Amino acid sequence: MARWLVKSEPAKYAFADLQRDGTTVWDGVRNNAAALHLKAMKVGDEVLYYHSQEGLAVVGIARVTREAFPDATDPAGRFVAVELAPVRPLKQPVTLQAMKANPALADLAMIRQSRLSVSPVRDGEWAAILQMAGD
DNA sequence: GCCAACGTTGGC
DNA sequence: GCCAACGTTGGC
Repeated sequence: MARWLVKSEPAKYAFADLQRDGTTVWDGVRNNAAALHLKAMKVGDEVLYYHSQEGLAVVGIARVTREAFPDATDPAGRFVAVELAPVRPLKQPVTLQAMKANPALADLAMIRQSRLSVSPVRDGEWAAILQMAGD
């Protein structure tokens, strides 16, 4: 099972919104590298949910409930979307600052390429982040 | 609000 | 097909 990290601006769609909605279509990704990651997602894959712009922290865990399908919001039909459902919030948010300070996360894709909105998380990185969250 | 990173567009 | 200009994202 693969693991991922997605970013969302909480003012637009926060983890609490996902909890309220039960599932959401993760569309609007218009970046090829991010789209490749979306296409690689499988049902059951786990996803860290990161708040960008405000909060600047991983706040919860979500799960892939539907694999890549055409993004209805893309008129050109080139990009894909997936469907996500909430799993649980982290006990404590893990801030970007804390992640940057952890040598175990030096290679984390979202740190190395900060603008990537969907990125892979390795097993060791996943474990490190959950440990920091007290989970 | 600024700026760095980086992807995309368009002229040549 | 190159590359400069431009737009967007996201941290600070």
